[in-house]
Amino acid sequence: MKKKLSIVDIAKHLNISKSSVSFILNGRAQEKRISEELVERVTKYVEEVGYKPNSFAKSLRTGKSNTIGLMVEDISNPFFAKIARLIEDRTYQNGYKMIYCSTDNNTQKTLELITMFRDRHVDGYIIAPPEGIEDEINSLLKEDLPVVFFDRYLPAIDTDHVVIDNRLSTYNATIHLIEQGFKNIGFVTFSSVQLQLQNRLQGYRDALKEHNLKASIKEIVFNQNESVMYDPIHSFLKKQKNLDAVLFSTNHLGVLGLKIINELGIKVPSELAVVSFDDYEVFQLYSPPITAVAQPIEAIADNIITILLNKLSSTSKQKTSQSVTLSTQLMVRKSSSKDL
Amino acid sequence: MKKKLSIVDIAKHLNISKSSVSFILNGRAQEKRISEELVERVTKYVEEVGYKPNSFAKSLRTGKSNTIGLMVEDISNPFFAKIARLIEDRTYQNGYKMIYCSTDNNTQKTLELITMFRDRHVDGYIIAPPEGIEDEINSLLKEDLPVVFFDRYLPAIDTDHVVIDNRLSTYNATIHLIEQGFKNIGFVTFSSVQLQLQNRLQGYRDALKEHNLKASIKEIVFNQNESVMYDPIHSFLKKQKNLDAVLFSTNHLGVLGLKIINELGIKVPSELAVVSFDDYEVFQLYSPPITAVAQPIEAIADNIITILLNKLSSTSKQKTSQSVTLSTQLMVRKSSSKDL
DNA sequence: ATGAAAGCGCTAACAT
DNA sequence: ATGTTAGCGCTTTCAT
Repeated sequence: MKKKLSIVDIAKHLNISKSSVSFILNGRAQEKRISEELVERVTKYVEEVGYKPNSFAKSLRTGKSNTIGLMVEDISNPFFAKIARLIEDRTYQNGYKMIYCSTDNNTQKTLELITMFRDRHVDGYIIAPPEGIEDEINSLLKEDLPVVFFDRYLPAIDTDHVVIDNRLSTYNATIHLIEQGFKNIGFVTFSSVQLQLQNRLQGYRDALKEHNLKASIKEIVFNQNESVMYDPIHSFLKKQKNLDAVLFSTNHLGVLGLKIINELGIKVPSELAVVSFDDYEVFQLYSPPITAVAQPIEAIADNIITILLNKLSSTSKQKTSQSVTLSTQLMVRKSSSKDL
Repeated sequence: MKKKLSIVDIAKHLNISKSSVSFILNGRAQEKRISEELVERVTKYVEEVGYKPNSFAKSLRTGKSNTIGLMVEDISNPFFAKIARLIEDRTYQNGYKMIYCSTDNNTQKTLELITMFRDRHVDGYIIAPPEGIEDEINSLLKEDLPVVFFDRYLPAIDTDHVVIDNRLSTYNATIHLIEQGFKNIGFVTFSSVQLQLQNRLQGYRDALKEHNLKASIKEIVFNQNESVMYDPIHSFLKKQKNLDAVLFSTNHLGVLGLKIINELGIKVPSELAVVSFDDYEVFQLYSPPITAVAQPIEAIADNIITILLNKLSSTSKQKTSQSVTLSTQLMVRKSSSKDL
């Protein structure tokens, strides 16, 4: 097994100093006016022996890790999994590596994870933030570490974020149901102060108010254990509730809701029209196919990574933070049609 | 902004040497017979000022990164996303961080990613291997870097792996269809030499042979772009094919197949019985619910991480490699029932 | 244009 | 039982 070579080995072999090698390797040859010929010799030899700089030594010296930290709510949730995949591709393309984790929307866990990321000297953060991490984020920002929020943001913090227009999304979805002739539209959401959920709730409320309809809201307390959330949704959806339509505020709730609807034998849409947030294979394949609010996943990922890479590379610390709000598309399918 | 403290700062402040601090911090106080009292003082002060060792310096010195590299086929595939999630939890619990990537089953990409992981001095590898990476893996093993394969393995390489009994799984699924009275059972799979797919094909073949039935196999060339794979499946499933049942060899193909079945308006199971590999919400919620081979995801993740952590911690390099083969469960649902 | 040398923060062999 | 010290491999300032 051949010993791993260091920069000094290659310098020795070529009878030059290691700083020259370092400069050449870091593309500062021209700046340092190193001869073409030397550059050539070095790059060729480096290539030949397959020398790779030791990333720890480099990081120790520079303080940069070339790593981006991604914190999603749950990597096994298809929405976040897709985002992660897209970000991953762009990240690696740009020479960064990624470390990621699932926060479970748990503040304490998230704080610990941020600490861990910080210990690892992550260069940039992409976070779908839970509540209560404002102080920690501020302390990151104070150290000029770029942070990009997505899916939601923390109003108290002025940093870049990429979100969708949640209020408008549920507003449109609700209006759609109203236009289809539904009158008793229920809304199932998680009880949470998270902005994206609050806004989704607001959109629903606004639409009903405009049409003088009564809101019927069920807030579910999130629980890792799905079966715990089963009963409240179950009782909310039971026929005696007089609902003729229901809107689920997340894909997770939508899927859970469909399971329950299946079990209760509720006919969709004749007995209950259904609209869910987040488009997703289950919704397309369900019978009847489920109307859903489709988030522009590629655009979200693109914006996130563009903003972050930009911040990472910009030598001039531009202080203005960007907030991108993308619009969604309501995928109208049979589950919300009165005609059926 | 307070300057980040180093071990020497804390040693100075306490008027002791940094090696004592180092030993105490690394739990070698007892071994070094450092006084209880000093240990107490140091830990207390470290706690107080929130000192965190610099991970790069540590890694540079020790050569260990405390990182596990996970390479899945595609993190946005629900099977891999779930595995990743479970591994993530266990990994962080044990003080490791994780870096991960999607290989797309692309040999070239995987080789590059392994190189990248190696540059980052990843301590252990968890890989769902594509073909053609034998040399690279061998070179990892030669350096005593632990590698655990899952989902499949490379026959030429003797290393730990956690897989399921693929042959038996499809064998059982096929027998189930035969017992239900289906005679013309099709099999849709990817054209690949990957072991898990080959074994799934074999299980199907074995079952048919036992019952003197004719095999009807469609091998799809994998393509990132789903629409390209659409036509071949489409034409295979068209009614004139005389199939009365079909078995899909992966969840990806199963979902794709259902989309096409929907479009063609094929009645399940009266016109075509359906069984898919991998259990998955879509299959449970489809009308009728789809019979599927359920992989024991928790057990898979548990075995992987247990084996890896064990290798990572065992000072005595135990050379014997473990191969774990787990069994699956056929979730029988209406899509494969002749009675309906 | 190139080289010498300091030092990033840590561990561990060695000395006391 | 505790302290001294030599690197780990790299970047970068300063000298030439």
